[in-house]
Amino acid sequence: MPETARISRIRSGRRTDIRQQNERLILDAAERVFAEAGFGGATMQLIADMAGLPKANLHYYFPTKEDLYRRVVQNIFEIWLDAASSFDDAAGPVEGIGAYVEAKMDISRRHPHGSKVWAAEVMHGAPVIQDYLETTLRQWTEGRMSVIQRWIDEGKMAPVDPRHLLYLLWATTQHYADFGHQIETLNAGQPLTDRQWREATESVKQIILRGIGAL
Amino acid sequence: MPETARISRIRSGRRTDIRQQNERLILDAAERVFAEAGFGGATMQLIADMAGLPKANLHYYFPTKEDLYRRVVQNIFEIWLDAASSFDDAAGPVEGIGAYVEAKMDISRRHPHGSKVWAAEVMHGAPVIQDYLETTLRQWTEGRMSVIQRWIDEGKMAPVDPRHLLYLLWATTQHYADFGHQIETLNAGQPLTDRQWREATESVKQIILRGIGAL
DNA sequence: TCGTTTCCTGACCGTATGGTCAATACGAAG
DNA sequence: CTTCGTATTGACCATACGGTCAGGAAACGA
Repeated sequence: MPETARISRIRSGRRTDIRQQNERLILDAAERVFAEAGFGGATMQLIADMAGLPKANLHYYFPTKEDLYRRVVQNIFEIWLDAASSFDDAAGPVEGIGAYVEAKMDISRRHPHGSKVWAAEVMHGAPVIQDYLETTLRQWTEGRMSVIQRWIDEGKMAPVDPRHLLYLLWATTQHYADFGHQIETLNAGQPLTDRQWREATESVKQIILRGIGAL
Repeated sequence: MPETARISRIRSGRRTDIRQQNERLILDAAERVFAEAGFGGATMQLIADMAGLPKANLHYYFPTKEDLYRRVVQNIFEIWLDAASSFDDAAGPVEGIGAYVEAKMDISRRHPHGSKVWAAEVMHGAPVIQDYLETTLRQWTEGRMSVIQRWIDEGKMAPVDPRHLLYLLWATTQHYADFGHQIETLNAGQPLTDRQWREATESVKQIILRGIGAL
C-alpha cells in the first residue's frame, strides 16, 4: 500500500475508501434518524441531508430503505453481542456480572441511538431480525444461563432464575439509553455527567450484585 | 335513566353511548397499531380496519392522527401513574416496593401495547408528552424518592440512590412488556404462562428487595 | 309526523415519499 | 490521451397516506 493512498484517504481517496467512507456516513446518519423517528417516520431525504449527500446517492449504496435499516440493526446487534466477552472469562459473578453491567452501561452511553433502534425493532415484533433472535441470541442466552447456573451450584451466588437475571441486566442497562430522554428530563433537563454515569453504573451494579447474594 | 337505555346500550344505544363505544373501539385499535407499527408506520386505514369502522369515521371522532395518538398516550400515562398507590400506603420497602413491582408487572401483562407506545414516545424525545414529564412525572418521582429516602434514614433498607432504584424498577417491570416479543422468542416462541409470570414477578421482587437490603 | 342533531361513509384531493433512470463526472490503468 | 468501471445527481414517477366533504341515514325530542 503506497504512501499516497494513506494520505489521500481522508478526502477523495481510493475507490474502496470512498465506498467505505460514504457507507459509514450514511449508516451513522441513518442510525440517528431511525432512532429519533422510527422506521416509518424516518425519510430517506432526512437521512441524506444529515449525511450531507443527495438522496439518490443513498440508493446507490443501499438499494432500499429496508436494506439500510437492516444494516443499522445488524451493526447494533454485533456491538451488543461483543459485550459478552465480559461475561466469559470471569471466575465468579462479582467480576463477570460486574464487568457485564459496566460494558453494557458503556454501550448505552456510547450508542444510545443504536440501542433505541434495537428496542423499536423488538417492540415491533422483530420483523427483520427474528432469525437472529431465534439463533444467535438464543444460543448466547443459553450459554450465559449455564454459566450463571454453575455459579449458583458452586455456591457463589443465591439461587435466582438465570433467565430473569439476564432480563433484569438487559432491562436496567438499556434503560439508560432507551429512556435517556426521560432520565435527562428528570435530571433538570441536563444530560448525565461523567460522574452521574459512574454513580448510575455503581448503583445498578451494587443493587444487582447484592440482589443475587454475590456480595 | 330508564330501563330501555341500559338495555339498548350494547348495540345502537343512546347517542352518548354510541360516542363512548366507538371512541373505545378506535382507541383500542389505535393502541395496538401504534404499538406494533410506531406512529409513522401506523396508518389510519389500518386502525380503521382493526376497529371495524370506515376510515372517515375515525376522523369524525378524532380530527387528526396526532389527536388520536395523543389520547392513546395519555390513557397509558394515567394507568401507569395509578400504580403509585401501591407505593404510598406502605410501612416499609418490602410492602411498598414489593406491591409496586407486582402492580407494574401486572400492567406490563395487561397493557403491553400501551407500554410500548409509551416507550416509543419517550425514545423519540417525548414530542407530545414532554410537559407531562416535566410536571406530573417529575413531581411523582420526587415524592417517591423522598419516601425511599425516609426508609433509608429509618434503617429499613440499605443506602441506595433512590433515583436509580426507581429507574431500575421501571426498567425491569416495563421490560416484560416492551421486550415481550424477545422474551417470548426465548421462551420457545410461547407467551409466558400464568405460572411463568408469577415466577418472573417473584424473581424481580426477590433480586431487588435483597439488592436494597430490605430482606 | 316532523324537525333537529348526531352519526356515517364513499369518493375525492394534495402532498410526501420511496424508488428509478439517464446523463455526467471522475479516478485509475495502459 | 483513451478507455473503462465506479460514483454522482437532478429530474421524474407511481403510490400511499392523511385529511376533506357533501349527501344521506339514524336517533331523539316534541
